[in-house]
Amino acid sequence: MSSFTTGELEVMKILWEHRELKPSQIQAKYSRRIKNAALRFQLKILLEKGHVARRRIGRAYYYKALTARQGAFKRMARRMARVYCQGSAAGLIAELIKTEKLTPDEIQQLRQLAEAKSSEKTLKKKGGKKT
Amino acid sequence: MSSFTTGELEVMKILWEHRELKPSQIQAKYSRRIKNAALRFQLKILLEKGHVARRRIGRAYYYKALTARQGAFKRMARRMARVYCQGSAAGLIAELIKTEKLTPDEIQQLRQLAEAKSSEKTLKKKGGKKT
DNA sequence: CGGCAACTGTAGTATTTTCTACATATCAGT
DNA sequence: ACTGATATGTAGAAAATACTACAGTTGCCG
Repeated sequence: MSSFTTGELEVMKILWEHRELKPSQIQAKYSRRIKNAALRFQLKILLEKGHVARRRIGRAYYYKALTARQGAFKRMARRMARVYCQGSAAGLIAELIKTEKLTPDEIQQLRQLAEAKSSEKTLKKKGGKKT
Repeated sequence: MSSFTTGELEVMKILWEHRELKPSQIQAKYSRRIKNAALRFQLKILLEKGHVARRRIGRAYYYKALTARQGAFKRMARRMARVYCQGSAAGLIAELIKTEKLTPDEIQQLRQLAEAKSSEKTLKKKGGKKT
């Protein structure tokens, strides 16, 4: 319902990464060989569901994403958290840290990111309510 | 191919959380109302694909997961990283930290987890080769 | 203008997923 | 052995997904 199929997601990924493309350009960036008409059929479905919009330029339709990347990202994250981590986002992140291979540099950056987030939280707590 | 459909994933989730169940028990834990025969059909597909096994106890079949939770978790993580973060697991974790709501406590725990992981890395570097 | 190349439009099909309905089998207790 | 509750077996069908083939349209360039 609110989650993309494999094919839909592949198209959305490409449209998120490039502002506006016509079918043949999407086709060229597709992860595997796909016939032009098959791709256009997926675009048609995405259009009907309201996930993309198109406008004609010259003789071709150019497609762009309407559904935001971030919203889809959060839905997929929630889904993954629900299935694997009792719905906990923190649990999901923890399991990813435990199971994914990360270089020392990457771990360091994640630590800094968490620290930044926690001080941001502190600031909000102090300055959030009008004094 | 190697990724579960929505329905399959829901069943696997339940089987991962409980060792071995018969259809009516899975049905009771299912996230929404589902008819017994519909559920059994999903089990049949999972059985054919080799994701679950069953054995008869009394007059009922009891099902258990064959495909490991962790493998499925990693596949889904990779898929998500591929679509949203150029395939980078660290990028995925970073984006989750940035966009998900986390309590100060959770952030603190994640920091500790990252620290633990980085010292574990250090230990492996020092002690990995047989002395 | 004539013709090629690039795109679109549409119809039809195969496969997968999901669900429903109903018939059959088994066990427990009386 | 009869009955009710619990399970299984199977046939069929609706809907979504994914693909193929081909005809029609548009714009450009010689």
